[in-house]
Amino acid sequence: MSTSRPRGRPRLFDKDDALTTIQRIFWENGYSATSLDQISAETKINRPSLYATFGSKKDMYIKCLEHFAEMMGKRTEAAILSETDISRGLEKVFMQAMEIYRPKASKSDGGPMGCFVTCTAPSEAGADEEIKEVLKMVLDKIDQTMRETVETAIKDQKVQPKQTAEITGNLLGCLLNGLSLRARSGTSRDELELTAKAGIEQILA
Amino acid sequence: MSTSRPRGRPRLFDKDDALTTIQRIFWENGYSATSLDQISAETKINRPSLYATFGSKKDMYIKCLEHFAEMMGKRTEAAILSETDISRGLEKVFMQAMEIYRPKASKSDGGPMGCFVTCTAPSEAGADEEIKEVLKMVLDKIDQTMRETVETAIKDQKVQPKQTAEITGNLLGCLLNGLSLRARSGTSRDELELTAKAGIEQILA
DNA sequence: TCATTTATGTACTGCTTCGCATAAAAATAT
DNA sequence: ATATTTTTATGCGAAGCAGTACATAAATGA
Repeated sequence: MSTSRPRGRPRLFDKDDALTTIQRIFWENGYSATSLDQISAETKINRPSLYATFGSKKDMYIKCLEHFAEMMGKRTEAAILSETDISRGLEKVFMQAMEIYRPKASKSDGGPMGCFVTCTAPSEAGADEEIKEVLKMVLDKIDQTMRETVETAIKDQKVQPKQTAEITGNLLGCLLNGLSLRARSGTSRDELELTAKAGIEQILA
Repeated sequence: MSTSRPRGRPRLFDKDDALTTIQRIFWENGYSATSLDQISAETKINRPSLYATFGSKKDMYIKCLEHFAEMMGKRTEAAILSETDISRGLEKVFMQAMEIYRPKASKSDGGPMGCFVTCTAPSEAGADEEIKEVLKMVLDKIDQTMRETVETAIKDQKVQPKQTAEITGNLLGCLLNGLSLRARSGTSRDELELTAKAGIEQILA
């Protein structure tokens, strides 16, 4: 046998599929307003199985936050590497973020809008130190990625921003976060994209 | 008699004081994670009295959102009017926002951090249309105030931004929102102020 | 003084919450 | 076949939740 299956009864569900569904529910409703009964019903997984697989409700939520951040990070990296011009690269990063924050088909399917992390974690971060730390890690990661992108562009003499690379990165991060909140509130995709493009241009100048 | 008191038994509590306390509790814990028992205990007002005065839990929360937005709006207007130079005016707006989002005494008293609206409302806005609309109104109001400030400065020939006044206003709004999330996550006051000042300068240039 | 009006306090209802205990089911190892 | 391991299913239980009914208290009007 090439693949040795584990010892006991096999799971009836796919772990990653389940986590994606759980993430979507938290994304729509927020952490506190989501019940395990709801998750159990939508995933069709009994609560004891959920616990055995993902741990407590908070464990689940934090796993979803990290899962989302990792996905966004990979996409961002890929988008930046795919373009040689920094402005184009950043535009691609922001455009694909807007597609996630406010998908064009969002009118019909009514899926979640805005950034999963920045729209749901802050609410809990005021009273929960652990979630607050995850939130800080994610925000810092965004800023750092932006900063590194700017640094590379400076070295390659593609841009000469007035501010330091660190501050320029922070400003790009703030722009992305601001747009994510606006997406959640229902601002149109067109307006988000317009603001994103103008912001990138303005911050890099 | 100059002041004719109302007919029945007078209230034992001050309505505005109570609303401020309720706001603080929602601010710290978010909407869904706050219970009416908690509000009742901290305000020392019985639940029936809370209902009679403020309505349901959601009514209370929306009243708090509007109360907070009104307070911030007045402060912002006052700060802008107090300075003739737009950069100084905006700096004052951002500095006093940072004092609210991340008070310097926050290490000891552990009060709420970040913007009450942008840190708690988005979590609920995904599933609650009414809260989503209030959130949109507040975000639009911020952008509009910024835009008007920029427009006045353009007319007075104080600045000549590359972008339109509307987009410049949106960018300033995004910057403020981004900073509010960072404040919630625990970013230091110094770093917030540094980013704010650099951002204003960069966006107005 | 006595009716009227408003606020308060107690206690309740009906429902939901998270987490777990226990037993049955489905796989592998020997 | 039998023991072992893991997942699944049922359902419990103690606590918490939002909202309200009802009696009491404290004020005014007449």
